Amino acid sequence: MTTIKDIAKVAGVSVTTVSRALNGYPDVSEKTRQKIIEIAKQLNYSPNTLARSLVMNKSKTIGLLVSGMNHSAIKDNFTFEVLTGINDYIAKTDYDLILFSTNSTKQREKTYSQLCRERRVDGVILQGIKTDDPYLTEVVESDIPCVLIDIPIQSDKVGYVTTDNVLGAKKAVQHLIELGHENIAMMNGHDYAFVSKQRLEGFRQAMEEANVAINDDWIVNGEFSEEVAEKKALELFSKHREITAIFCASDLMALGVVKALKQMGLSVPDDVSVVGYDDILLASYVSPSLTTIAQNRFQMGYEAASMLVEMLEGKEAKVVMLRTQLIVRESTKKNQLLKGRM
Amino acid sequence: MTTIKDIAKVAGVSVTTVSRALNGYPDVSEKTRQKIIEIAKQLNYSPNTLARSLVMNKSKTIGLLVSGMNHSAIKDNFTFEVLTGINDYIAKTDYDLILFSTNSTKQREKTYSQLCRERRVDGVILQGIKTDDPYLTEVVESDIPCVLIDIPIQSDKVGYVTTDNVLGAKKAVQHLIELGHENIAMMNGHDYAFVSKQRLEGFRQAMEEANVAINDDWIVNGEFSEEVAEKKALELFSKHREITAIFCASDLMALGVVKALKQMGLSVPDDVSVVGYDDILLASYVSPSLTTIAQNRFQMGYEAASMLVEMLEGKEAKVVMLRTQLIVRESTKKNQLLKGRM
DNA sequence: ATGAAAGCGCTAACAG
DNA sequence: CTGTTAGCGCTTTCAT
Repeated sequence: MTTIKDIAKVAGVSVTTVSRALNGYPDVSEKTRQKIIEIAKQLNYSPNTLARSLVMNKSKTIGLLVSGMNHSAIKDNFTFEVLTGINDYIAKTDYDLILFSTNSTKQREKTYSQLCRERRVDGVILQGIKTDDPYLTEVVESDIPCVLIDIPIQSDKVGYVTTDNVLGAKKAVQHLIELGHENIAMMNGHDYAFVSKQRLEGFRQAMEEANVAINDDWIVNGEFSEEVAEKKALELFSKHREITAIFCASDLMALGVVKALKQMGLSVPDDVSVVGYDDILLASYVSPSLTTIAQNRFQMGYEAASMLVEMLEGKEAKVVMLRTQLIVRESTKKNQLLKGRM
Repeated sequence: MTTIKDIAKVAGVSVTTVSRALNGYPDVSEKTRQKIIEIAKQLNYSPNTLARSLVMNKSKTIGLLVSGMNHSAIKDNFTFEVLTGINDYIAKTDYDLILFSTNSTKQREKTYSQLCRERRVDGVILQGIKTDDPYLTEVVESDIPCVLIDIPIQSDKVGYVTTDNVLGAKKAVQHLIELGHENIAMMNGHDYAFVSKQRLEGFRQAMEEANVAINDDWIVNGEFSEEVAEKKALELFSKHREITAIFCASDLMALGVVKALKQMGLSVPDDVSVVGYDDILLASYVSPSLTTIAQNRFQMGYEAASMLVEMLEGKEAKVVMLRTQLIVRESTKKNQLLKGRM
């Protein structure tokens, strides 16, 4: 493998000059530069980034720490879409992405900063980790520039990008209220997700502002899983037939809820209206198609990558909050019980 | 940042001893080892893999070169599922994945081996590149261990994993023939994909073996795109109403074909039977659900990663061919025109 | 405009 | 069992 030493030898100059010529420094005569470039090409030279990184103390790599790249995450390709956005931005820069292959067992062996320092990544993008993950405290304590996705934690070196989950959830619930629903349930994710807390907050705000009573028994956790949500919905609706609408913190769970309802012989949306969250691909294909809150996952990744690269160039960590959009489809309908009244 | 030098100083030994102790060499007394490990922990030491890679001349990283990580690839998350499989295997090893962020413009600037040598990757997994991609010839010429996905090219350092596309397509078409169809069309991908060639071959074999006439005008290319397939199907079926069945080289294209047929007022499967290929998530959710050939994309990634790591440990490059499975759903049905006869 | 020399953090003969 | 020495390929003072 060719090194600058080889080039130097052939060109009859020192390695210093080769290095400077190849890196475009001005203090080398145009003639020598051309000669060196020519020789480099002939010798099929590629710089060794490892050596360069070692001496420059920066690697031009960005670490990607995602939890949610597993077999079960395929239906809801949140992770992939974010990744696509990240990749799209990074492709325009001279950084490369290194995907930390950490499964949960491995994660416990190595700390966050160990992971990052070993590979000497310049910055990190974190996605999909839970609120109780020990990595989270490390992120803030460490001085490695980091951008979080959907995790509202900020510090000097840590920024984040998210959507307005409170407002998003609020829009969803307001939609149900406007349709005349008053007995509204919520299928939330789990207690270890920031988005769950925020979407619950949005649910509460919408209900309170409209003076609709909140029944805490009607708020259950579906673990962001289609199957769990189905089971929980079965329980919920068999106990409380009076519920006419339900807001789900993810489309996947909404799918589970619809399944449960169908099993019970209830019609969506005639008997129960269902709103999801995410606007996953399936949402528009299933029957009935899902009313939902859309968020642009591609953009989330893109913005995260963009912010991180800016931070690496000296800019401040910041917060980016993206818009959501209510998409009305077939799974919601006017409250049938109120038909006479309205 | 702590280095082995710091540890050596504190422990009162040489860096060599530290290196050996930390790397588990046997030729260091248990007492010194324990002391060194203890100090390393206290000093919060992480090894610098860059330095290690430089001297050892291997980086413990695997390059991932995928074309198809873009916004449009979200419906058909082939890429993501393969990636998940790769990640799943790699997570069990001490390798990390580096995602080469190359868009098509950037790709033309740097050659394949430049890309790999710069980052000094130990091996590469390649996915989704076309048959006419200049990278392909480079892969074979280069001596970097490489595993291809769905590209049947083999050499000393190059293996591949794929599914039996000929047989897969054959099964699909035989299914249609068994249902009594004789006027069978094919919506293929494009000429620059190996799988297209193979699936076409399977189509031909099934037809010939059953003595069903092949009409070359009924074989069209949909570019693996839902939209293009829809357009092409519109043309095809308006010219040739006699076609009663069509085999599509991807589910996405099958979706487009179904759309076209619906637009023309034709029913699937009553008027036309449609078979897809891939068994993407949507296949079972759309209406009518899609009869298709399933392939295990997760496993493809997993096997590819596994093969590459084995090669890096000295084993031979090989070929892995995975099974496919015919999944019969609602989009295919007995040929109605033959009802009287059969 | 160019070169000599030092050093990034680590491993690997070799010698003792 | 341990230390000395050299060197991986590159950048960067500091001279000249």
